[in-house]
Amino acid sequence: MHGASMMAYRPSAQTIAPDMGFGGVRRGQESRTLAGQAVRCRDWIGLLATSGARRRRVTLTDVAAHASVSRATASLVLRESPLVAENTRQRVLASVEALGYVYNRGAASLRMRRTNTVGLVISGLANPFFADLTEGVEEELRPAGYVVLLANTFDDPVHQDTLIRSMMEHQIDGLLIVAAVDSESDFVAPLRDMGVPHMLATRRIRGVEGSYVGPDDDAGARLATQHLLDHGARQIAYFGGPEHGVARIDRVAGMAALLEENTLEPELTWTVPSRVSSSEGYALASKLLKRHPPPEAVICHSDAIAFGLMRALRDADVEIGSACRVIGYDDIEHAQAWSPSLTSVSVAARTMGRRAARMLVERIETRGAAPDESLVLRPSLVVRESCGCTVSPPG
Amino acid sequence: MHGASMMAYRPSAQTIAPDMGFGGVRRGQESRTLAGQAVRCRDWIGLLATSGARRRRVTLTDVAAHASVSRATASLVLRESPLVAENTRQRVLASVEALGYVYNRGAASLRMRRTNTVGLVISGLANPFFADLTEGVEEELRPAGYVVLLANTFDDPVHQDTLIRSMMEHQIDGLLIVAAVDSESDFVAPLRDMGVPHMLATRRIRGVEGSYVGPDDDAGARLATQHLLDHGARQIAYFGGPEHGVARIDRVAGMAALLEENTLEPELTWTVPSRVSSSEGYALASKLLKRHPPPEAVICHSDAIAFGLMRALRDADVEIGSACRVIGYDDIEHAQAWSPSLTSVSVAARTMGRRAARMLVERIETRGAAPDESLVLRPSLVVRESCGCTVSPPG
DNA sequence: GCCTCCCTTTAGATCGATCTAAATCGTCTG
DNA sequence: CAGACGATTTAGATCGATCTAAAGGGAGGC
Repeated sequence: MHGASMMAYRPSAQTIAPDMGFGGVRRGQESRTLAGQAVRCRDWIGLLATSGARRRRVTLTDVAAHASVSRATASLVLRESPLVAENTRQRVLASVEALGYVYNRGAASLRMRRTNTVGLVISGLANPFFADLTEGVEEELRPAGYVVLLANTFDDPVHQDTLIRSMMEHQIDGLLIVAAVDSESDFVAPLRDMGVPHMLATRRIRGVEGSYVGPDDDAGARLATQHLLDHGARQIAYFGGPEHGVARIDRVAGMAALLEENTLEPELTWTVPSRVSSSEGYALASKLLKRHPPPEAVICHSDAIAFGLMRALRDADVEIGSACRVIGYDDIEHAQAWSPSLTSVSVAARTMGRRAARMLVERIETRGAAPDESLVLRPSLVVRESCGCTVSPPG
Repeated sequence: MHGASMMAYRPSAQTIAPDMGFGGVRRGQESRTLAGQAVRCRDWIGLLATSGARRRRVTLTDVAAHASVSRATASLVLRESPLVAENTRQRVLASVEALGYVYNRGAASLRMRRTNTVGLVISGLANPFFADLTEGVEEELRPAGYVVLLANTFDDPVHQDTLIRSMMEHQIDGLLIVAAVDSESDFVAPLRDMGVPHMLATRRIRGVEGSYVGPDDDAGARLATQHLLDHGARQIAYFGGPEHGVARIDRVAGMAALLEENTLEPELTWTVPSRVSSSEGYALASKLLKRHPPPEAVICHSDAIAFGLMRALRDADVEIGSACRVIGYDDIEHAQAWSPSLTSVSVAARTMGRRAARMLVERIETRGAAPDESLVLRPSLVVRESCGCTVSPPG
């Protein structure tokens, strides 16, 4: 196969050698008591009842013994089985409490072949849009009984492959991926091959099939474009965004299509690829402003970029909302506090996270019997001042 | 003990009953082949080699058999033990590749009594400061061989107790906590009792001992205050922040102390508690502006609040940077793109996350032998325009 | 040829839970 | 009173790895 699978089947980088090393001094389970006599760890429990250090963990066997029942019965009690007699149940619960027992999901997972763990591989948490999405995911998974294993790819496809592999080793029940922009088309192959339920969110990757939740970028761009047309703008540009990203491509296409329907052409000069930070937005915008007059209206790839652009416009004494109308994308929290407040296409990151999580859970619980599905969320336009509208201030 | 421990020792809410229910139809491991004959799952492997659905997982035993060695030897190969002969090693690796083996950390964890998993319990990811911190944590833990289990408390102490418990059941090796503002003073008790390495980051909680990494809030406030004094401001106010939060209290104290040393008094009118969003900052500020003239200078509890305040000042036609000087806190990314760009106290969230993670790893790997330590990071002041300075524009 | 010693390999116990299949016990039926 | 039955309980196998303690095998020494 391709590069990634070369080392694909060895335990991933975070290796697994025990920290004592091979052939090193054997630690053993012995220690010396005050009396100077070697005792086995098992004997500690009574001796060091309340001492801080690592005492033997209380297991279900201990609980069972304490309650004078079998381990099987104790297990049934914990899982609230209706099979056990009320009397017995109480006794076991009392022992659980008395011994300070903590359920060991790791052991249970091994037997049950499910970990109640879902992986989230995300391209960058620092982006508020993805942070919101992550909150949504967690919010939805938690009550369903899952815990989130988090990994940040920093938009690096190679790192992403490693992380996906690591997740698989951790036996996640399912994996939610906000893919790195330049992901290979078959980067989910290991998951598919192993039958691990997974789905993509936000970013569609060319060539990757399977379930997906994301925004309708075409519609979002049309929404913004139409609003600008309604304002009488003719020259409309798209500004910023990773060059080969599907999002940018779809949006530019949507914008261009709508303009064409109105016998207009997009301002291609301003369709500039870039990363997504506000500082890069600023740098790029000021460079462009030196060479060209600004277009009548600009749709920005993200709110962050819009912030950078607006700052550049202000520095160049271009009146925002009249001389140049600006619309952002994502509707992050600070959009409303800006001055002028930023009109933005909202795709409800949190909701998207929740939907994606819910779909994934469904796939997990039907054990892959569910057919692939794509959920496309229609964005909405949050109208504020930067497009030239007059609206009541934030709050 | 107290409330939380009442149900403390039962498996946490995300219960553990298998989804087939007790007494339900038994699923069994049987299925029918095309020939209509019942076969045991174990026989599938050859039959369904490439079919998508759940086929039996390849285990180390399979690898060992395929390479004609014992399971023990195969295990040694995976862990890169120098004990195995090169020849054997190659053979095993070939089998690993051939069978598509994936290491099962769950099983290994059970035996090794360590999961290579660290929990991160955080008060709210949507706050960019915490998102940055989280990135830092992940960035540091990953190369050290740990994976992050994430949980968001939304600043709810009760939820926080549940999440900590859940983390313990998942056998995390250590836990990093950005505590909810109103956490009980003994909320880490379960961790301490079980000997789970843990530490607090950012937020110090009254009454909680143990390791901690966080900013020097007193110093941060003094930094900002001194800068404003240097600008000639006399009336200086502190604006926003959760009322009982240690951070706000420390900063107000720092500010007040420095003012006192200069025989000045803080503008207590403006020491207003609030949440941390920009919209609440705006709402609060506009209310205040209707009743009082703004003070000469304001230190805001966060950049978000500063954004809200600045918007309110602008709406009231108060010149920012001269009539009212504004300083934010956290130095989030967008601070520089704002207009005027926001002077802010920087506490380097990402660095803090990294430091915290590193300290935690150290505690884990010394198995709790390390003494408690507190690391206090000195913030710095990033000077921009909102305080009245003239600086070169962003980028 | 026999015994050591080192290098390599391995059988079997173990981690802490769940699950199967069967045992136990009191009650009820014919 | 034997046998069936329903309600509980349990012994023992099992999940997939690691770890211990010991075995196997070849070289070298006497």
